[in-house]
Amino acid sequence: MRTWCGEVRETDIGSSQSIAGWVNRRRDHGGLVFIDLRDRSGVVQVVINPEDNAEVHNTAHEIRNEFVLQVQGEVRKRPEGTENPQIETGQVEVVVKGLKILSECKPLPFMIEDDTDDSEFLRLKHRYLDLRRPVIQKNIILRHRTTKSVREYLDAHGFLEIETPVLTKSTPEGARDYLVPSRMNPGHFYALPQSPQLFKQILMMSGFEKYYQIVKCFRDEDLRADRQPEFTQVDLEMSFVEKEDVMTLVEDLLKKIFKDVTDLEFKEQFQRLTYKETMERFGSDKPDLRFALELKDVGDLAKDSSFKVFLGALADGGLVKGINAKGLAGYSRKELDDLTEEVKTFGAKGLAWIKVKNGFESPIAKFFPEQTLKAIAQRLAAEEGDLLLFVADKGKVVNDSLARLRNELGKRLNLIKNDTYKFLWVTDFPLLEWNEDEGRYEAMHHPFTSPADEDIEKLLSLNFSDPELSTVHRSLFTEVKAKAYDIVLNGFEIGGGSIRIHKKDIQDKMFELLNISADDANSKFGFLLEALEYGAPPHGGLALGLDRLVMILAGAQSIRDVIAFPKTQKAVCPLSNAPSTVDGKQLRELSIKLDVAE
RNA sequence: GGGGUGGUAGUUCAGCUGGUUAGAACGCCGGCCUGUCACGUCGGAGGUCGCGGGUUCGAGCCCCGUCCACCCCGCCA
Repeated sequence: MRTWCGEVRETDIGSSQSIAGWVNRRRDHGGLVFIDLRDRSGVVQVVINPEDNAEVHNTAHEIRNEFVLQVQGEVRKRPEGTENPQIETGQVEVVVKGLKILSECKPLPFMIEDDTDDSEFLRLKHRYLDLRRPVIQKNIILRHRTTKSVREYLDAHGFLEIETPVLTKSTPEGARDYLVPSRMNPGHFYALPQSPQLFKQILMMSGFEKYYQIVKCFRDEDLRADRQPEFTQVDLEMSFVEKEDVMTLVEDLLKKIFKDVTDLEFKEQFQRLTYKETMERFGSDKPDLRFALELKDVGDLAKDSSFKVFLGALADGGLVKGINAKGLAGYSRKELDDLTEEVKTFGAKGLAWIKVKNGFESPIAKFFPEQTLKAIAQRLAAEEGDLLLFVADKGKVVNDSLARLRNELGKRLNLIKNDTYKFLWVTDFPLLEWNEDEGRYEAMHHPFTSPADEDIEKLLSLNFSDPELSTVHRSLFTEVKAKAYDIVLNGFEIGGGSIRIHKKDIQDKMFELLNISADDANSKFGFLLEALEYGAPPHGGLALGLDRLVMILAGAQSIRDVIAFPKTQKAVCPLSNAPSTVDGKQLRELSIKLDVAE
């Protein structure tokens, strides 16, 4: 039996052990040779003494980094003064009796060590080497422990793990689909699922009552540090529940995961905010609550100024909001310009500032009556030495840019403590959202999300095709609340769900409001609509973004660090070189002709 | 589609105002070394300066184009 390298201890002293692993490092003294042998569990020092075994000692000189060795040896206490407290096996060493080189290794493209600044592309190209780094292995193992915890919990609560198709049907709403051509049906395509949404609802209508799946989802959209084209969801759905049931269960599940994986216990209920409140206070529906720095609406006060930028924004129905950058009144022109650049990416035209420094120091102070400045300062709880920052524009621009600024200030002011976790439920999302480009409403969550009970009548009274669709009428659309909820952790949306529509008439109305014709709806979601007519139970669920959750648990900066084989920003896998061209024969079988610019 | 940063030895980087032979560290190869653990020490090899074009007596450096990587916007829940 092989012993784990990292588990050799003083209790093994005197025993003979067989170990195997990779050469983490070789220290060849000419006489004595030391080898740190590494396997998944850790490293142990192996000693080769020429006086013990000349033949083995000769072999030892040939050994290089990342050779794979089989070692037979005796565990010995290290001589006094040579112990290494840095490693877990540092009190002992293995004296070699027999040594076999199982595999050799060419010179490496990069060093196998935790601390790396090698380019990610190179690391992904040789991912099998990169994955040998203990830090990355730790992340992958942590991911395993997370999914194990999920399975234990959901199994204990009566959930059934059921697989859903990967070759499925393209859906018009939501993200761009990955398509797979069908050889048997020329000109027809499968789509890879953006989520198992429709199938899990069908499973509820099939009477399984509690379903879950740890499942790959696919979205052909541009990548980010926290977005990959294929990613994993912990997907779950329950029948005969209201949103409170789902939220309680998921909250409980997350608490168990944290306890199992990080040993942290969360006793209190997770904080909850409505969408409206979180947008007002933080400008975002996924605020990082590890720090305060709340936004304040100062539109009512700005009215009393003669500052055209503020007045103009208000006249156009926009907002003026501010944030208090605590203690940053000393900021230079350059630093203020940097902050301005931050907000400009979201469309803000500028960033107004007031330094609270022997009164008010600001290029815009002259437009404000003294008492208005005081009122603004008071609203932002300003103290001597603070820097007040303002954006005035359309509501969306103001909130997006100040939310970004808030995160930036949180970092600059060192308000974000590592190993702190702040969960937040965001509830009462609007059901619908106006899409400027397409000139129609879209489901904010997805088209199967149930409206809030109290808004159902309002919903049924709405009529998208009303030619008189006035601004007032439009605002009615966005007043309808959904039974949707997101779970946010440290500024990341790690999950979201809803209670679904289980009544045909409401689902029909929903499609009507989304300007999807009955014919269209039938050809795209007909099977779901039909199932709704054969005894559909009320149901709802949620999906957790496993990659993001594990990223946070691992303290990683990118989900690529918690995915064994991730893709680059251009959705390429440098290891396998996917995607690639294919033979003409394959294309002919699929009845596909290419139209690619040279 | 757009903005930003970067691309020089196997790797991470330096390379001044455009100047003649492009450097460092680590790694690699060889010698020496019996208590090291980022071993030490002596020596050595190693370059399509991402790619294409241009300006110039002369380009790693300037200009144009292009490719790739990362971060962000749009997009995506």
